[in-house]
Amino acid sequence: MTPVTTSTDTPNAVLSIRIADALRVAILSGELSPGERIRQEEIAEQYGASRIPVREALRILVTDGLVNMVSNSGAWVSSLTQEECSEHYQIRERLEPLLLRYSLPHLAPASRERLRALAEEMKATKDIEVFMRLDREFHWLSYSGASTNTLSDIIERLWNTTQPYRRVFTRMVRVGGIDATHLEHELLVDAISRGDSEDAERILLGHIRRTRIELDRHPEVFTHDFD
Amino acid sequence: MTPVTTSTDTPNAVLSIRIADALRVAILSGELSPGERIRQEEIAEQYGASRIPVREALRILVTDGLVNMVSNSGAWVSSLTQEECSEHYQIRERLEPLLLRYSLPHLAPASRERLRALAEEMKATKDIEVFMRLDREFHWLSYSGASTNTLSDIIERLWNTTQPYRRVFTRMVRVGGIDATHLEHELLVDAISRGDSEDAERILLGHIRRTRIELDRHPEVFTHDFD
DNA sequence: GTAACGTCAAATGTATCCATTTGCAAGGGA
DNA sequence: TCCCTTGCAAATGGATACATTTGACGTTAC
Repeated sequence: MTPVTTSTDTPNAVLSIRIADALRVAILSGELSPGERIRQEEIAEQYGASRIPVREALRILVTDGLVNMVSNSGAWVSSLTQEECSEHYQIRERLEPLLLRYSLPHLAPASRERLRALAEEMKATKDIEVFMRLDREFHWLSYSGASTNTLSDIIERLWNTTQPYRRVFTRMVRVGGIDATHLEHELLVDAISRGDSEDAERILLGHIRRTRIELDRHPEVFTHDFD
Repeated sequence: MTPVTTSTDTPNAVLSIRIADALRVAILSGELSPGERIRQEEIAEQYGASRIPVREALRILVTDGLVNMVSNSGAWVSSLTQEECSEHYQIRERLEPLLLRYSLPHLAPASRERLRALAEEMKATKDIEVFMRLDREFHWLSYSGASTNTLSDIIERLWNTTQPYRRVFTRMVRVGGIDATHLEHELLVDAISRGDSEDAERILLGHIRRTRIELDRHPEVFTHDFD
């Protein structure tokens, strides 16, 4: 998303990018919660830097959709209303099948095998954080054949902004009862293995749509008090 | 897109936002061309400011998709390859019908009348800049009933990043021969007037798709030398 | 003649200091 | 008691000055 550098380890990148990466991890891991205020001075002190690179970092995160900034007021971790979250999912319903279509013809056999393995691992685990990490790896591996820029970026933003709510949802609602998800993953792996774009697109759309509809039925996810 | 302030006139907004607005206008009007380098110092001098707000402005424009920045190297007006442009249009094909669906139920009768008038004006004009302005007003008016945030922002970005190429395309290829466009606009106005979401979605998809396919057949648009 | 190295200039990145804005709280008046 | 006004403190916005990086040009060695 950001230039050259990967987000996991950026030992000697430009300071503003390193700070952005660290904050991104903090937000996605749940360490920083939606709606939480981010004070420039505080972050600057925390990383032993001045406020300038912190401000740049915050603007980078605005680009990622993870932070909101208001002039002369401050910055907050992005938060979504239930309606906005539903909107994000509807966008994903329309875009992710397209990304999968771009990717599918270029997926190596090894990737298809790995997809099957990931689906199995997800069935096995009980740990929510592990599940979320595997789920993310699964879907992004299925998209890894695509050489798109904009499309991948948009979808990554949507994954990121909805992640805190997906976490709460999984924790509160789905505890133990995610059978349909596993079935859909299996169907997806099959369609991908067969190279059947059309079928894969349809399954993926349904997969996302079902989650959206389930989320629509649980407003408590959005009134949940993070911390 | 940016907080509170509108982009057309922001007399007393924060400096970085004013600079961003000015640069955005310069890019969209064609004054700055894709691939053109943007030097911080130059812009700073031009607006009588220091480089700090210029950098913030550039980051805002990165969010808008209008500028690319590379660490320790510089900033350039975004440019698209033919493949990327096609990608942007494919995203629009999937998303704009959704936005129209959000908007349609809340469009006032006055807006529907105005849409019809705009379609007529477009048929009448020969001036490309006028046509582009009317076309933009037309489509965005059709979306004005939607109270979405993310979806509108994504689509606006896609309109913005493709605008330079749309301009060249209209100038080089479509001179005089845009009958199908006018017919589709009329069909769209009709479907909207009837409140027929499904039909409107289908027409809009075809409208965008046809332009994409036509663009795909004209690589010279992307080798065109801007200046 | 070519390739590799070193130096230098131009542009970006960062820190420090000061200006401006905002929001809250205390005080006074109706 | 409520509301409006005023003033102060905290946080953000911006300017100047300095550090760092990059790429290009010229030199030198092979």
